[in-house]
Amino acid sequence: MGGLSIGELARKTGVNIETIRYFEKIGMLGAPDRTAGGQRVFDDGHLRTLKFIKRARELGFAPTEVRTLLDLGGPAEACCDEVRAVAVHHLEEVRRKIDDLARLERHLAVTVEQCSGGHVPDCAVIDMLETARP
Amino acid sequence: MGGLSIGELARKTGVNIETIRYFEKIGMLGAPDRTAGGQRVFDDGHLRTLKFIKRARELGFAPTEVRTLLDLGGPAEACCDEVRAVAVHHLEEVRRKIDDLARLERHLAVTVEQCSGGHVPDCAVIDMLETARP
DNA sequence: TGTACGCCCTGTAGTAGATATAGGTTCAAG
DNA sequence: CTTGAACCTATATCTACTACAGGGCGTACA
Repeated sequence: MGGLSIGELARKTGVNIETIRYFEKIGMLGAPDRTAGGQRVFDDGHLRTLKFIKRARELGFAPTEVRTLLDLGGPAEACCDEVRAVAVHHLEEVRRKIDDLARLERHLAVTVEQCSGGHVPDCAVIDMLETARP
Repeated sequence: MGGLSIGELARKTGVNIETIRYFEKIGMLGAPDRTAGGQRVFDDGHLRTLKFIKRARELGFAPTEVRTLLDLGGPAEACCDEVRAVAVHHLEEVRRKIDDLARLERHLAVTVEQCSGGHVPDCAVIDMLETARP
């Protein structure tokens, strides 16, 4: 019971079949059993792990971070400070990225505002792009 | 006067030598003159364009957007509505990205807060990662 | 039992956007 | 005229996948 073909696993997780085989190849997902004919048979553990990987990627965790989380026990084991540390580190990066984008947003908004006319020889956007950062 | 070797151009722009050759190969940067021996000789136009490319990439413009900006005249020509349109589109994407990241930031922050202890069997971070998005 | 058809298999190649390497040539200083 | 840094081309590598090609497996139906 509970045996899943690669296609069923793909449908249940929304992960591409090719990507599942890729995850297995790079060791992100454990090698499943095989039928006598050589076809993969996945179990619930694979399903959980694959959902975990997908969710973590959606939340912006880098592939290396996902791997770290999986190595720390992944969806099967208990929480620990290390898992939290990865999440905190990720959170810090997200905040840094937000700050960067906010600065860029203001810069772009002001620039576009200035260049709101038609065909002016002096273009604020081009100026912005030509001005090297100090 | 003003002839630059690829190494000088790299030093002046901070762009990798290999990357400069790559930009030339994909048509992002025009093919420069050559010495009798076949070595590249760049001029001020190349310098301007390369700085422009670098700056635009730093500001988060995608390679295709940079190419569009260059096709619209790049650093040599006058501004026009099209340049502004590219910038506005980019601005919208930046804003969307900021919103996404802000949501993620709150989610992560709350989760990490809940999982602030030691080795608890129920981990908020793991829970978050295991909970599929509706 | 046969056969038809969808699903699955491996292996290779491709993508973007660079970066790195190998093996050979050119330039400029001494 | 020699030395050595900088340069040349072409090919390979990287990440994180995706997309074939050419064949094998499994099951439903007659």
